Amino acid sequence: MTQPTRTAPVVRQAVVLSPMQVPKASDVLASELRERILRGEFPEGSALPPERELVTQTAMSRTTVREALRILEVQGLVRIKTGRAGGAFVTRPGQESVASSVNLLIRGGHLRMSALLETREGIEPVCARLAAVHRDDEDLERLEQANDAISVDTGSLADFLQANVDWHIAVAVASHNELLTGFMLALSRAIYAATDNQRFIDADVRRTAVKAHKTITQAIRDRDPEAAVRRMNRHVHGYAEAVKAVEDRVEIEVPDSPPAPRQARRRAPARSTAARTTRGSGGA
Amino acid sequence: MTQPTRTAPVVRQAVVLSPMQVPKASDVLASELRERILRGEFPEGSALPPERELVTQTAMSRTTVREALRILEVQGLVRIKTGRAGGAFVTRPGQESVASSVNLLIRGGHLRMSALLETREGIEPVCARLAAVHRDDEDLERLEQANDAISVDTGSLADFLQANVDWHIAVAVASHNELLTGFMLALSRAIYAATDNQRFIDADVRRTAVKAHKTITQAIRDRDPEAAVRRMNRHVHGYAEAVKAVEDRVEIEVPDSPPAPRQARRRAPARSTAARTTRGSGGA
DNA sequence: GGTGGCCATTCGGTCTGACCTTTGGTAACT
DNA sequence: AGTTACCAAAGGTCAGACCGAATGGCCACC
Repeated sequence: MTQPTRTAPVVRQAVVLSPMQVPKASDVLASELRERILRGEFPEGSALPPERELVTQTAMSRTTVREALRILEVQGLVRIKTGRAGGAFVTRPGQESVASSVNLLIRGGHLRMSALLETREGIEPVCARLAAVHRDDEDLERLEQANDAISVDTGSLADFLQANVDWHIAVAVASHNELLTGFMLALSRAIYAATDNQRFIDADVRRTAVKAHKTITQAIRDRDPEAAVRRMNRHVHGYAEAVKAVEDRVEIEVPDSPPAPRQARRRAPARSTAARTTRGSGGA
Repeated sequence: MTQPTRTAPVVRQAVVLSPMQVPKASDVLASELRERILRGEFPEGSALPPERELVTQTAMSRTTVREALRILEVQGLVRIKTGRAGGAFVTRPGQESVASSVNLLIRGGHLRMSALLETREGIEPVCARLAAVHRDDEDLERLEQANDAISVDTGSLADFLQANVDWHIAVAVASHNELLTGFMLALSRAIYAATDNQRFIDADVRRTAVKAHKTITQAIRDRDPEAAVRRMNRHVHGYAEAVKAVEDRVEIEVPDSPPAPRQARRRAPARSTAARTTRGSGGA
């Protein structure tokens, strides 16, 4: 029995309530639209109702509606065009959106270079295997074209690295697996960005890379998955080892400079991968 | 010489200008803030200036500022809290953001189940290898706990699948590689969601899975990468084969229905993974 | 001496209504 | 027939107001 005293200590029934969250209006609308889009209710390329129309339909303010559309845009579900006949056009989220989020994870997480390389060592052989299985003639052409570009001895370091990335991405594309492609896209770019100032890329390294690429391409052409895996494994592993060796040396040379200049240099090559993150059309 | 006729045809100097894009104000601000955050200018957990302050600093309208903050929120770079001491707090984009974008790619891209399985077949062995190398005692405990949960014969199908996913995710976590973990997170959930109504999961299948998990866990415990890879490979491959066999049968049973119901099946289980995509806290 | 109630303050969230810019179409003009 | 000018539709931006939620301080009441 509870104590029969006056002002009995209130026996609080432990009403277990989880924190509870009140979703924002724009989130609600965004979720609703997202579900409908994913459900295929709007065919790809079709336009959502104009903002002002959504306002009347949803009884929300234009601010809210716009915010919702903005969310969907960032998630890569719609592309917004201005002008007459503009509006929010449904679009399939592609590799780019995966790539950009992986990119954020890499850059924001302060991931060690070794983690990147380790991941690539794991994934790229898989890409090579699938490429050997699924490749078509177009893929082959891309591979050869990229490797031709690498072979040019006269190119600058940036050119070499770019062509190198292109080849690796071509392998991923040849796998005909969008998930892996998106992943490799971000990974390659990140490794590229982190490597561009390493001096260890000399003519010798280039030749080795070109040769490795050739044999891997050949395996892919021959539809020989096992060979592709094996060779890619060796190639990527060798690269990782080389980088690791240099990293150790560099770690000692460069004390610790303030972060700012490191960033400034990074956007040098061509398109800054970061600014274009929410917009469409990347580079593959 | 140009023709000296009256009303001489104006020789338009071909001023070659590339298309040029006018970025939106909010995008500019978002990019600026994003770069600063990624550069580590704001330590994690610290708060950005309040909206109204940003308004005065940037000479933009509050609408614009809010849109920019919203973009960063969707990208997982800040978390916005309401109330007095509220504001935009810097946060590291984690696996969740990768998982959610992969999730969108999967659901929006109408990926075939086979592509998912193929990807998993490729990646999960890699996770197993890394797990065998990097695991710590905590990881082991998670693995065993998850597999214990699976072993309970009395559990419902949903329970089994959930515990199954938990185990697989535990392997990814044990790899101590955030990239792979995020990737597998999305992948596992997607496969889970696509599998939940398959009838081929009987007691026999369960026992097989539990046994496989046990041997793999053992390899990880023993820090034996090769064994881990081999066993995981077999396990995942077997699973894929089983699913494929069932899929083929199902494919025949269900003639070819319009895309809508096929999607509807996918969202059956419990929490709709999509609605929670922008908010925090998933399920791992 | 806490406990609870009650502001005031400082945030983000939403709404309103206006105006600007871009873009496509179309009619007038040469 | 080709240009040009203009209009309409749609997104982009802005200013200002008000609402609601969290916090911190203060004070009365057990």
